[in-house]
Amino acid sequence: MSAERREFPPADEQLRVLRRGVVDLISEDELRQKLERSRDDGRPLSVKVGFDPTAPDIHLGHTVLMRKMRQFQDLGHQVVYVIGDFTAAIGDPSGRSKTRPPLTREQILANAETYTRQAFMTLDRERAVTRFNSEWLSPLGAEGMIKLAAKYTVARMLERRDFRERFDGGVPISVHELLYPLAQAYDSVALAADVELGGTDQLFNLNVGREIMPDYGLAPQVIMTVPLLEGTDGSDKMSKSLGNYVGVTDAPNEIFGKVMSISDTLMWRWYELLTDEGAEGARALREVAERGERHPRDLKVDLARLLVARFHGDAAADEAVTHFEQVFARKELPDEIATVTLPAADEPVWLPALLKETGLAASTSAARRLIQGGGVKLDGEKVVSEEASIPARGELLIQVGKRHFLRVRFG
RNA sequence: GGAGGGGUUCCCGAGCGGUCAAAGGGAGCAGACUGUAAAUCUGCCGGCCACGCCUUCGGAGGUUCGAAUCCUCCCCCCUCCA
Repeated sequence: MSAERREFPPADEQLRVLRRGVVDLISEDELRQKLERSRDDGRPLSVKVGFDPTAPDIHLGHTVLMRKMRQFQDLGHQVVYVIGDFTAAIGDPSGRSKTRPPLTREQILANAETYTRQAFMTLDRERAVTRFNSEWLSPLGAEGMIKLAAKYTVARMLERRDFRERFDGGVPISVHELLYPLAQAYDSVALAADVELGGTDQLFNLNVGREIMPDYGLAPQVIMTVPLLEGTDGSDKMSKSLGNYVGVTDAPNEIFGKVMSISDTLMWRWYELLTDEGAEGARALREVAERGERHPRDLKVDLARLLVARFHGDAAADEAVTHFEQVFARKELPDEIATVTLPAADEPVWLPALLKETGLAASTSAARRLIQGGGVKLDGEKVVSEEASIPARGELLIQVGKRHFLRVRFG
């Protein structure tokens, strides 16, 4: 953070950009004032955002928020990226119906490392500071924690829906979980944050920070929330544990394929939240499709291509398009098929055992079922008998389902 | 501290001495249909070269020809009272 003066666009101009796609903004007036003051002083706003390093991979859902952070950066402001190493030991109860298992120190640090690296695929490294919240939360000690806890009441804590529902539903809530929002709130105090961003599920936590800051002699932070992105299944929010996510480090074909498999309804939503189209642009595209001017599939290809290009570049995106057309639209074989070499033998190999060995099926039982269901092809021929055996020599192309190809060479 | 309810396969949830590898739903996988869409429909959904055997119903013992189901102890959760 340098002391040099910076130039900022007029507050209203900044506001116009920042407000876009935001669900909660508390409050717009306060934000305008902060923007004006920062412009007068030539000092960037400190925009805080916290990440719980529990699941190490960043997915498209996170990028909705990161793109908003990026906008602040592009306007000249400073993002403070808080790695919740301390709070990870508590486990954020947000949106949870169960207590989270705590992580070990090593896991947390390893996750934080991966997280940060992936975050900077979207964020501007130059205008970001990474901090670990154990820096100020650990020294707080039991005494400080108790003082902090004294600033809030149980009744207020239970206003929060996650807690309320668990409480009413007879699902356990551990006392330490009540400390999570307070710890996160204290991050804002320690950093004297001007603004804190989060997903809509963070509204409660963000508000706690806002509320306790004046107790510590600070101006309350402005809070902004962005929508939660629905995962590939189209219903739940995107999350790694639900397996409905598209990771930013997923392979190009992987990203492309996952995007193509989402429903049309979801596609408009993704256009809105993940691209520069915004709500109006997404609506316009939908109308174009509804009028039959463009096939929804093509619009989905555009979206998939754009997202692959964002994380892997244009060349990779073009290849992904080609690959997709080839394998799925024309049902041809992909260019690249993994090959495994197994020792040749005189005895034929029992197919289910081979599928298990090559990882194409989890067990021989599962392999049998796949064969029974008609999902296994050898050199393009559907296998009819689960007792099928094949000579353990030469080369063989195995296909399981629509997507799994493997060349097996015996030699 | 007292009284009561409960822990079942990935998740929810039935079962309450044999007919239980355990209903139903969800998720997942495969097939059909398609735009690899989505929705829908069908099948599968513990393991094992397998019409039989093995391992599962919080944990450890026990009763019984036979237990997820009964008994004992332990662990964990919830509700009400204090």
